[in-house]
Amino acid sequence: MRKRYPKNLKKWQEFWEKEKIYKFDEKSNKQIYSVDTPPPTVSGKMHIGHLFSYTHQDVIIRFHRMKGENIFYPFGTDDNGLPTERFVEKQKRVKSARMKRSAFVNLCQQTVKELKPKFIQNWKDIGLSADFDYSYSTIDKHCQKISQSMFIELYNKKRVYRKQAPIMWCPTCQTAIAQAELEDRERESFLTYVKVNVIDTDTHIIFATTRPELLPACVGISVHPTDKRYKKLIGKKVKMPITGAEIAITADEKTNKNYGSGVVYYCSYGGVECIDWLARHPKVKPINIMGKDGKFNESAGKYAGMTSLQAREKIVLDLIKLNAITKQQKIKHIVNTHDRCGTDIEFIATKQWFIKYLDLKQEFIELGTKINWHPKYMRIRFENWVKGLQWDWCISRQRFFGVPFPVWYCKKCGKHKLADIKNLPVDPLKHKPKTKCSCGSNKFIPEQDILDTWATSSLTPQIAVELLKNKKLGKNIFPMSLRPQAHDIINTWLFYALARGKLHFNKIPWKNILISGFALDPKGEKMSKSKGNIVEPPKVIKKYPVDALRYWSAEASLGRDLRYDEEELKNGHRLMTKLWNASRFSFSRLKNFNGSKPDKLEPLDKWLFSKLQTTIKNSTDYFEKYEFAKAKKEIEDFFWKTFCDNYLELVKYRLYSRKNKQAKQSARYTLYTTLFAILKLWAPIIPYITEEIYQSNFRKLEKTKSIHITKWPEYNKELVDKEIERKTQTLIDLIAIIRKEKSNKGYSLKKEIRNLTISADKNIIQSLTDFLEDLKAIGNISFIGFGNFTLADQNIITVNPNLKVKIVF
RNA sequence: GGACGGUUAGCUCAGUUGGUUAGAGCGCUGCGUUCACAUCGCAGAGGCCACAGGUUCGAGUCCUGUAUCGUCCACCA
Repeated sequence: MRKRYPKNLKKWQEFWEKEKIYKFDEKSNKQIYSVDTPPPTVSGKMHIGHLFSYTHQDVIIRFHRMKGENIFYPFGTDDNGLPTERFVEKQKRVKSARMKRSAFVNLCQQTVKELKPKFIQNWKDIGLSADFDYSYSTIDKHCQKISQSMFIELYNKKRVYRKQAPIMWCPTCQTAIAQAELEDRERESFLTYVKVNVIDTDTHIIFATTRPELLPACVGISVHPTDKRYKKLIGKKVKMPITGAEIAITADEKTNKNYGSGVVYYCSYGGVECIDWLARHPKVKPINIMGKDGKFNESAGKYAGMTSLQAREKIVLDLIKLNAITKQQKIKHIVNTHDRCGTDIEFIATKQWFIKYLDLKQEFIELGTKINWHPKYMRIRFENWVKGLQWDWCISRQRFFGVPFPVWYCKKCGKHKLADIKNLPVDPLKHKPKTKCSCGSNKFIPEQDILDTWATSSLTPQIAVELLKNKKLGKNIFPMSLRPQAHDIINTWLFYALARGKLHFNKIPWKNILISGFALDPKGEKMSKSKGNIVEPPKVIKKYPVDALRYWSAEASLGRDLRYDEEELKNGHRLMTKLWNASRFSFSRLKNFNGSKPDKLEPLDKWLFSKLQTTIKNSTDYFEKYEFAKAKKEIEDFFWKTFCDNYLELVKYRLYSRKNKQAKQSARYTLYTTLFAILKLWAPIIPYITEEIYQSNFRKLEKTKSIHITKWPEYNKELVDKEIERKTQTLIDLIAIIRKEKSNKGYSLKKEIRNLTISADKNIIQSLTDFLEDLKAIGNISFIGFGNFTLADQNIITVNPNLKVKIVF
């Protein structure tokens, strides 16, 4: 009777949870393998990319668990800061700016709470073998406490500072952002050429700009010192149209003679280059015309209240009226936008908190070399990023739902007042400092800003370790064994965490980094909401088993992107069916098997054991090197080709036989042992079906509760028998020839061969004598003879130079 | 402009340190099975290994350059 394997998603999940199969044992002495699991953001849905990269880590972790290591695999969620706020605003159709802060924060908390159980269930469904008893949320008290105390530590180390400075600002989100949050976008724009008169001369000068609206903030004009066109004008002043401001023409080597007109005008905070220019011209006082809301302020004169775009239009018109525009050239250029909302960033001067780390760039790079990167080349991406850093890390955000700064400011003297570590976590908006300011005052102004989410999530190694009840153990766990993540957050999560490791402990946070690629759509394009090509695993799981999805995920080489096409899931599905059926067949021939070893193994059984050892060795080595895709291929080849196509077919007659008890016993033992090993090898990749097969067949004899905590198959060198492998290969070659001959003649593979004559050299005949019974059975051969052929003989088939056969049907 | 990675069969991908006729799965074409296999097995067709040079007795594999795709970074106002 045909039978399909059962899909028992819930059943096994509940079993694993109830039996605590993935429990971390704080009391054990076993070697610990610890994982700094990426906390997914609770805003939004799980997508196929999550499944992809989380499967990678889970496969590796399941392997280590079966090797007998004590797995510390906590699970956290990231649920605060801008992404969460934006999600809540959208979901609940509110605007944080129009609400009372406390009401909005409550709404965020409530929304996250509602959403979380279902969200986490998605991760359980994909078979993640994390220990959910060790859970955290980046907004919970535990994380707040760590985040705040680490902030205080850096403050005391003089690694954080607060400063009025031009900072990248998102007018939409109305908050400061960090370099890592920038995203490039291409924009079509105009390069506007503006003519201005040079005072005390009858000449003029033309500068080119993409941002004419910043004219009211213009503080300088530069040309290259060697530019012949303008050399004589250096030191003179120009009179700006509209504002009438008098601006000096300066020489600046950074000016490119060949771009535009070779003249640049600098407007306070128009962009990075303006800030650089200001830094080189310290005597020049910037004019800040951009307000926090992205609109011009009073300093912009009659353009106050306008956005950049509105002002641009207006100013260009005004300049045209004054006949000050000589031409407008259409160009495409790249602008920096905020990665969360796509708004063009602005620079404004505000007070922000920074972590000082630019001086440590070289140290970060060195620290990076102490970690094992899988794949290796991903380290270079990290280095590139570090080398390109040009700002200290701005960690304050003018948002609402997040970890507060544990800071107040003295009303009287303005000094910073930090919370006492033992009182953490604190919310300065709700709590007051326990002691007076050093100036004697007890009146304080609370810090309103919240910490950048990365400032907290960069501490996940500490957050995870401090979940342990046994505090001593924590020291052994840090640095953690593994940081798994995708390549898109090397610049953020990975870099920041490594930076924190340096700043706080002068240590690497993890020994290994596993970088996954992306799941792309069938066309090879990145999945995104705007393209509408996002795939949600919960929906796919309704159609295909989770194991098929995991099987697909494990196909990807380290760090490589993989196209997702639902068609590809059929491969995994097929494998599962095959595994299920091979097991079903095996156990139909293993009734009353009691595990006893035969006195001696038949040659074919020795061969299978020998081949199995190679598979175990290779796949184990690959898993050790985090190369799960190669391990998978190794296992699959052995299972499908060696075990199913060859061994099972060859052993059937022995399993059915009633005559030779010894040979049958050898077959039964080999079948049981090998299939069990195969199942274990597959377990990290396809945990559901392997558990199903284990429980319904092996559990009777094996004591272990779950296949996922059985012992990983061990390579046994003594079972390797190259001689028998060589001999058996001859048999397999011969069988292939027989099958081919039958196929060519259009016969059934079961067609009887009346006489098979073999002509071969002595060694080969020797090899084959061990397998004559096997050969007869699989080829349905009545008689096998040996002899030499003469030239007169017909229908001679050459298997290889040393082996020829003649088949008579 | 810089860095990294890719470019191998119609499709998705393997190809270890350079070594004989380049592999798998899907798809396609035959044939055979339906008493493990809502299938499976066997056989077959299909590749100038992106392109051009070079090193070598020998290059998909190493070097140089070009093209192209992807990602990240930097950009000129």
